[in-house]
Amino acid sequence: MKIATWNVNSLKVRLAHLLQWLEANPVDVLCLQETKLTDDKFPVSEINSAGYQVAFSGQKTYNGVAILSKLPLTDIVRNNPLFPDEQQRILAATIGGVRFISAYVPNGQAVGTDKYAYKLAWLSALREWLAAEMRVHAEGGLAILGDYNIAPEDRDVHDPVAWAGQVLCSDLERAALTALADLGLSDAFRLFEQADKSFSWWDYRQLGYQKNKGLRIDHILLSDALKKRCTACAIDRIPRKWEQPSDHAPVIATLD
DNA sequence: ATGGCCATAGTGTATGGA
Repeated sequence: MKIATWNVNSLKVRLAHLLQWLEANPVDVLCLQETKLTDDKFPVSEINSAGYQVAFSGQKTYNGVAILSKLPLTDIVRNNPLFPDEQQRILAATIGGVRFISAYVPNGQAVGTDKYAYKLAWLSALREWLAAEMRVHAEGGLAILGDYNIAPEDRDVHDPVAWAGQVLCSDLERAALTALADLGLSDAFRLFEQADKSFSWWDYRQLGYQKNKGLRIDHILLSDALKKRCTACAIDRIPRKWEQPSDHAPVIATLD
């Protein structure tokens, strides 16, 4: 089976891209972030027509997550039960015996701001919740896919000197991501040989994509049961070249 | 050249993103 994650930066604007991408990449499960739609405006019929069932949790203007699946989604949970939050950034569902979580980690804005503190608190609560979820779903496996807004290492940053200590790259954020990994979650992308300067996001400004000035901040984390089944992971840069693209590219993992 | 882009709300221009 193939599973994927994509921050679409407005599903309203990107619906045509999503449908075009699914046609070329008929993945079994796709987690979306930044849908930026209230639930009453979610394009259910268009997605159903493409052959997918869908669960979603949205809000006006900001955030919003969804999970598309060819198989039924059960036990749907919105948000982290340990972290009451008006911002819609977490959606979980069980599909074919596997627990999937679509996650949109807060951006953090800048180190030292309130938003940065919120990001760290959010990640700490995520870890607490995941520790329990992984025990419950140890056998079938758990995959948490999304926009983590953290570049794990300097090799995930186009200019590590310029980004040193900045939000998305700071030590505390990286430590929070490592703490998730320490629960027994593996970065699918790094299970395999990858090209240097592989990124999943590029700034709209300064010809960021054309100059490959990017960051790798979108990740697929797999529990051990799924890590054993994972045979490939790649970033698909193709839709970043389309007209009026999302600033993020999809990440796809293949499971036996 | 220290800012350039894009989406949203909403109709000016501010906020947020990363």
